[in-house]
Amino acid sequence: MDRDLQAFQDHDHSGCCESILDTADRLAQEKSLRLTPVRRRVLEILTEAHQAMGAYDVLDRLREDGFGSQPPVAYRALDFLVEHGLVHRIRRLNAFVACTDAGHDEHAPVFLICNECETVAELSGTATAKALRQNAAAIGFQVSRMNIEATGICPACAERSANAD
Amino acid sequence: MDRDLQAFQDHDHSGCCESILDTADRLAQEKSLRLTPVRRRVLEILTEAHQAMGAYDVLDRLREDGFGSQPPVAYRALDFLVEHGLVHRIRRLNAFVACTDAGHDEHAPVFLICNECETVAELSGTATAKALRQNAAAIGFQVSRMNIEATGICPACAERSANAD
DNA sequence: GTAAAATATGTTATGATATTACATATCAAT
DNA sequence: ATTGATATGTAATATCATAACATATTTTAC
Repeated sequence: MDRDLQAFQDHDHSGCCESILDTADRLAQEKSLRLTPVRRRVLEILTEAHQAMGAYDVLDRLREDGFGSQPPVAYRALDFLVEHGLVHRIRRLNAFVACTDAGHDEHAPVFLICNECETVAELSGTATAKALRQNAAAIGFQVSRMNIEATGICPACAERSANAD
Repeated sequence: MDRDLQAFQDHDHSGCCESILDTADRLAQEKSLRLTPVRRRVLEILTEAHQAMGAYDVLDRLREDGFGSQPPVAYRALDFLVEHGLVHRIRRLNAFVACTDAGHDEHAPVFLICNECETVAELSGTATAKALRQNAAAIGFQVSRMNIEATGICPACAERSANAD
């Protein structure tokens, strides 16, 4: 199955979860990141949710699990995970998603956000990211971070509404 | 002068302001937009500021000018201007900038945000925006809006810190 | 192994950003 | 001039995020 399309289609999500957490554990080993219980649990929550979640939604889940219940608990774990590329922040939604393709340096994904179903797809290694680096370099701007997001209608929702006619 | 570089360099800003407001007035005529006093004033404020401003900063200015003093006054005017492509929202900064290239349909600029001086440059008609449309189209995603932002160091600040060594 | 330093977690409090709901005023079309 | 649509104003509140500080845990150096 086309990896990029996956987000908008039914798929083996439990496998998908396992692989994200396995990758995180492996990276934590390799780079000696301190993937502590709260941090790992936040990644788990986002991975299982399989969609973008606000920091306060994550916090609610942490509270249920007996972790701290104040905003900094969630924000700090999220910041750590974002910092290390395990989670992405979707500015458009003030929300966070588990990275589906962690472990690459200079990882600069594109996010496609469906206005209908609110699913967020992550595209890795796109021509878009390359082009952005080039456009910036052309005027001597040194890029450190990119946020590339588009909203619109995903193929699944487009089809659904076509069938409704 | 390279138009894209302009934001990071000294330039005739008063001319730059006039042209933005003139374009806005012309577009308002052509498309019969209701560029009311508050709305025009907000565009003026952003244009003169020549940098990204938060909604509450804009609101402070409006209050001084005798307009309403509550958040919706600013947000509504900003929403209108964004809707009609006269202002852009910089998600990364929770802020707004006057568009330097209004009046084009499907205008999808790239924003380069300097971490040092906080200047925001708007690049129009980039390969990046085209690439994003294509990346999306390739998986059947119909784009309605894009947010393409990068943070980093602008050429002026890079030079300044090079000289400091 | 233990002390010191660094890092992580937890709390309270507050700040910053944004929207809802509703009243009043202005504009546009007949 | 009346009516319907649009815009402006307000109060109240919702949502998102951080600062400041105390405590606990982990790492490092000895």
